[in-house]
Amino acid sequence: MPPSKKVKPNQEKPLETGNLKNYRFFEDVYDVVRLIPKGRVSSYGAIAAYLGTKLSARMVGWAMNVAHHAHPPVPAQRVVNRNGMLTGKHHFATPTAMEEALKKEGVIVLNDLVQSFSNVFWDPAVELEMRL
DNA sequence: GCATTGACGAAGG
DNA sequence: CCCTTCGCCAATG
Repeated sequence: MPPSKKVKPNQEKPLETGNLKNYRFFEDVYDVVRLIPKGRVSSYGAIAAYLGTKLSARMVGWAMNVAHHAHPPVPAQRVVNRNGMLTGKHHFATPTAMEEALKKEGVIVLNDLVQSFSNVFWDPAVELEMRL
């Protein structure tokens, strides 16, 4: 995507529950991601499920892709796929930026894989106890 | 407006 | 187990 192209989340759009034509979806994703504590990670699918669109994990990935210009900042490095793999690392400034950021937060990454994934995994549906 | 493309994930072979 | 297919849906050409 061109750097100048700017996505505008939360435009005045009709809210339709059940699909993602709801532009607020991006904001919701960002809000959840911002709640992920340092040293923990979550997954695209878990976040999608928490927001009620569990079949649309790919949209969470897309939200991360355009999260760069979001304010306040979104710790996108804390979102990995369901196996704990850093599948989004290529979308960061440098190939190692994501891994470095995670390591700085205390998450151990080896070969693009989060170690002790089940221990550091942060499931919004559990941690937030569904208080949407 | 149709076709393709994904930072995904589940299911089927 | 590994590989492919499919559903999902916004963005892009």
